[in-house]
Amino acid sequence: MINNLSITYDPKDFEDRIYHSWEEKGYFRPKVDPNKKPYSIVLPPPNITGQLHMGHALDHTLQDVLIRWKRMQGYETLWQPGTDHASIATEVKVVEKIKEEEGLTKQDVGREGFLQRAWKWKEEYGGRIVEQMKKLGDSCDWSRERFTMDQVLNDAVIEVFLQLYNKGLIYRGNRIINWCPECKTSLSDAEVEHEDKNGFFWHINYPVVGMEGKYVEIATTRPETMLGDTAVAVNPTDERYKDLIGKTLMLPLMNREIPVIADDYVDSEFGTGAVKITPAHDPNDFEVGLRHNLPQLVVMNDDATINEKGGKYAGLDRYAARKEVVKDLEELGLLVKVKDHTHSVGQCYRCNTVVEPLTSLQWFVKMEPLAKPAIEAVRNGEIKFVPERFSKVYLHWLENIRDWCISRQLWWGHRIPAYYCQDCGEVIVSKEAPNSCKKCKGSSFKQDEDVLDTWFSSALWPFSTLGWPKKTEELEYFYPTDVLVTGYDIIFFWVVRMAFSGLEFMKEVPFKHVFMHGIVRDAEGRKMSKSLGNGIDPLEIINQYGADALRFTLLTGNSPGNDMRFHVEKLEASRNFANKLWNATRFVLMNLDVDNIDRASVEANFTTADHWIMSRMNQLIKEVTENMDRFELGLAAQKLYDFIWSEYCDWYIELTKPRLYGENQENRKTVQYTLTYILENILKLLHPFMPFITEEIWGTLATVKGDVIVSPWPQYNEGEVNYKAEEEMNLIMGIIKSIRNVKAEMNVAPSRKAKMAVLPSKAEVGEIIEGAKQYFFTLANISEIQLVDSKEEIPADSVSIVAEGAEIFLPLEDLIDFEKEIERLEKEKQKLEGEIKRVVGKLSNEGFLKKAPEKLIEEEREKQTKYQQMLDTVLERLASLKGKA
RNA sequence: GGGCAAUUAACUCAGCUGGUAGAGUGUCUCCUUGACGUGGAGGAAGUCAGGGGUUCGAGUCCCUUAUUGCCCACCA
Repeated sequence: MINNLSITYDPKDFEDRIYHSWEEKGYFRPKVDPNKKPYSIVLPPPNITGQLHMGHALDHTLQDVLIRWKRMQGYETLWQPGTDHASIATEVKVVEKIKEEEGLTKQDVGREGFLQRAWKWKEEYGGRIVEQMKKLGDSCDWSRERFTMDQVLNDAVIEVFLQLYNKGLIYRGNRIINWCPECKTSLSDAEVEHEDKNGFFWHINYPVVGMEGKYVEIATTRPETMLGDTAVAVNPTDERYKDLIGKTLMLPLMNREIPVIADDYVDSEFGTGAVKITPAHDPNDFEVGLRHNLPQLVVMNDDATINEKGGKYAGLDRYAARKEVVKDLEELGLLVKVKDHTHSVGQCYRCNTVVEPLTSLQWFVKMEPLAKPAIEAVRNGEIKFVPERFSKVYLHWLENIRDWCISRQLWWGHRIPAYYCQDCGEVIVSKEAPNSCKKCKGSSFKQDEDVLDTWFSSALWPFSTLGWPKKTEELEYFYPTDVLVTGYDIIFFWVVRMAFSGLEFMKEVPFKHVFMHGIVRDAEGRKMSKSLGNGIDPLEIINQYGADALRFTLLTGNSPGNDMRFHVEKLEASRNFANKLWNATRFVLMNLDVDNIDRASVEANFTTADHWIMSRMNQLIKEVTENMDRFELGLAAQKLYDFIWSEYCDWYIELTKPRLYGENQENRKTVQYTLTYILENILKLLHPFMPFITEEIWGTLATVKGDVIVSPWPQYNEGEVNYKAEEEMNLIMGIIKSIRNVKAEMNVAPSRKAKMAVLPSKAEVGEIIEGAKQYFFTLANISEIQLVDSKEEIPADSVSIVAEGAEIFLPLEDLIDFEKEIERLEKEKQKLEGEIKRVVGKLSNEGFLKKAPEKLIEEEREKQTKYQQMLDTVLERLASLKGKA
């Protein structure tokens, strides 16, 4: 069965068909097979709100390459897919939709109504991205697709919460948190983005009680928070304020008395050396407040307007209040000065609203005990980052970690399993609502209104998707996963949290490697974003260029962990590469007239060219595999590109033509064998990178069985490596190139046939050239080759080429331009002189001779004689030409 | 204030453990050769950011400076 391929490569013809056939045949579904080694990757679950973007395309391509490669290597490979409920992101979208379609708010529809609509939203849109992933070729086990709010995963979340709570690692407390007034929820530290902004430093005088005319000058960037001041702090060693410690100040505007306290936290050098303390609205002040037992006065509502504690400013938005406060202080003559000041402002990572630090009753995870093993796992190499440098980022974060605020004032997510006794207020943490209060025996309970941080559930992803807390056989078999592939922007949110969760609940790291990639930027290097409108839709690209071209583009030309720019030109190059392979296959198919050729029947007939390509093939197998082992996927892809295009297509295929078109059937058969053999191996090696085209082409080969996706990864065979054949071919190819080059430089039409005389300085070189004469005829347009043993026999008006071990003459008679030829040889001379100078320099260096490896010195010596000989030939030739010109 | 990248041909980027600088695109010249013009052949193009150092030998290791970008940080 020999199929024909269409003249032009059009991925649309087959990509979907191929994908469906893979799926139908169940190739993506591993079995738990104790006789085989497992290899597993969990997909970073995309948000259900998301559409596939270039970031996913890159992330998924890397994973798919690894999975396909390992599958071919014979592992039971699981690529575990799924989606994330993305608490805030989804809630915002659903709220928008309700407003748009029904004109109602979240409160209008109520919790139940809201959740109903959110689930409906999930059913409708949550699957979009999965369909898009299939277009890319992702070979996930879709039968195991999970969602972070599935029953099983939900059970895992509750179980984790209970265990941590019972261990005292989850607690509820009134602590300072980041509050987003827009999303109206608390945020973890990781969810706050800091940005330097221009602002002001307001210097304000606080009058000292009982000392008329005496003030303490403080400086602040957020004057409105003074409404909640409960002290002013100075450094205990600060001479300026020593006498005031313990005295009382009158808080302006509020007319409340507050103490002057001493605390090391205050830097005397900074500002005025006196700091207003607002424990309820600043993380540092909070700490100071705890140390000095200061009251916490929250002066804001959840929408960042001033509350009733803010006196006359109640009801004003925080920024309006700021203006008023400043204005009033000025009127009172208490505003000393205003200075420009840039400071970092925290913003919500979802809506960019400036976050307000405030104290609030929330749930927290105590981080220190959990962080320790996670730090250790990276230090001792159980978890390895690729590239290694990211382990620093990871460690630094964990070493300075603070407790994790996990409660969110949202509805979409895992509801906190805490119940409050309506009679005595007792908190009971349990899977289900309790029947009676263990303290007062009351029977009326209310569940905590809050849900958990969305990252709480994703932290469990590597084991919750495998069925934990049940001890499933999949969990046993596939955990820990082999590698986590994700962007460096998600280390804190996710990588860190999976690491400590895995270690806490599975007592084992969740992954052995963390393979980090960067961001896909637009052609100008800007981040792709909705607001800039510079996003490139992978689906459109796939539609236009094919998934294989997109994948190849994302894989090549960048190194792990670095950002990359997306250029259409590169995409075209990838597509052209696919087209090249497509047409090379067409060539092979066209010239194939026997279905199955036994290697033993042709091997004796192998020529140098055959040995050469076999040798190169095997070295390619070795190198590509080694690159893959080191996660150097881009290098591997680049090597495949070079081999296929330059060595297989440009040279080998051309070299086979004389034999293929010749009369000798044995030669034909031999070449047919090698052509297909190499092609098969190419398809295998390239399959992880370009799965569709390789599978499509594979299907047209009569020599293979089954599908390339499950074919065994090629094995390096040292016996096929043949350096002699490589050297000979390099010589032949080098001379052919020189002939072409000479013709081009002498303005001789390439099609013009030329005779060629060879004067070998080494006998074997003459034999090699003689043996390869067919190649010179077809690839260099030589009409006749004559071996000579002296210059006498060579026509005077010849162009000469100096090769290693031989001088080649092309009598071009009428066409020869002596001036030009001299010029060309002068260049040649200069080049050789340069080389000799370098080699001689090295060899006359005593240090080099003493310390460099023997092998290298030997090589340099050989080069010296070689170049010297070539130079002599060139000089001789020049002398004789100059005599004529 | 710390930390991390990047700086290589006109452009975008590779370059593993130190041993004569590579690719793609662009550019120039030529080619309707029976796989492919989404092609073929040939060419030009780089004091590897600057300065030190280690070494027989540095794009590659160390120090330093500059520029750019990113991350982290409670200096009000």
